[in-house]
Amino acid sequence: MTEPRWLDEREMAAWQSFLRAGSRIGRHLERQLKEESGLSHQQYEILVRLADAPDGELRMTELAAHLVTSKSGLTYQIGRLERRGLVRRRTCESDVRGVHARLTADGGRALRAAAPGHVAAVREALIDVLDRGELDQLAESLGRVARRLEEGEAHTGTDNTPRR
Amino acid sequence: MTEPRWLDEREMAAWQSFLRAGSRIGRHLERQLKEESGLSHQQYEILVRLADAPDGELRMTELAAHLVTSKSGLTYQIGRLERRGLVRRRTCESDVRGVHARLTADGGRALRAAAPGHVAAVREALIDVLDRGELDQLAESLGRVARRLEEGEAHTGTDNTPRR
DNA sequence: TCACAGTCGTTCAAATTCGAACCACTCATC
DNA sequence: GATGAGTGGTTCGAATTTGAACGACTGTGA
Repeated sequence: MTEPRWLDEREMAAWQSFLRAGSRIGRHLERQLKEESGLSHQQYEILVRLADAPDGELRMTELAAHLVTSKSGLTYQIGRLERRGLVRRRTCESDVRGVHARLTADGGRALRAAAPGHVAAVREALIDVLDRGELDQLAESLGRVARRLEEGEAHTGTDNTPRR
Repeated sequence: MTEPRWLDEREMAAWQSFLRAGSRIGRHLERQLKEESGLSHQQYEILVRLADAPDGELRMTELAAHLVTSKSGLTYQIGRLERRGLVRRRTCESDVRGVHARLTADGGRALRAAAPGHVAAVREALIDVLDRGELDQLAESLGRVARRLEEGEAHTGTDNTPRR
């Protein structure tokens, strides 16, 4: 194997900033949500996806594709949310294997209650720290990064791989 | 409470890209490291910090400040690495409470063995997807974001708060 | 219509993570 | 030098995460 192309100083700076920002923001949001709404960020995202879904419900697999969990992780979290009455499970009529998850009225309320604080935290941590141009640039750059990886995930053996 | 300032479309795009890129890259690296080197990203970072340390060793607290774990998480991972002989612990002579962590020869070898593949993965996932200008912009923007949050963490009750 | 490869979601055990409680110690003050 | 607030790291239990294995089912092609 030939000598690898190490990161030069500027590349390293970008990488480190990305890493640090990612983890700090993650912590920031996690704490805020847990404290003010008793939800994990993971759970909040699930509720959002369900609320945004066209029919108000989603198949487990679709849900997992949007989120960052493994299939089993999703099962766990949905179970948790169901126990709290925020989400309900329903077997899919066209495919008995399938399961629809749907927001309950309580779930909707919980989401509406949590949203303002969460958005404020996102603003505080990221959005309001950057100007318009920086935001657009970020969306453009990281959007490309995310898209590439999502495509590439199709053929790996990971548990919850979308495999579209 | 007044109506919160929701995110407009462009802000949302930036936020979503950031989230997705972060988690996808995390998974990407985690998998690559685990497969090719048997290390978690967390562990890899620990080894890097120790290797870069001026005296080849660091206090647990210093280490925790750089990384993203809680104090207890660090104790756990260092224990793990120690069991594998990659790291050694030594009580600090100036302060009996303190503990120095230091890379062993094996640890150095493990790091050198893991580094090329890891760097390649970072390039593939992030660095080589962006051009020079984008990289600099990213470093600038997210650097600011990270710095702000790190400052703000000083007075929160989190476990491993750096508290400098 | 009969395999049969692939899909869906769950279950399982193992690994990791976190915060709170804790113990031993240090340091500034009295 | 005693005292008390604060630090540094570990330990503990609970929550979460993951991949592998599983059981049930689907859809396709012979």
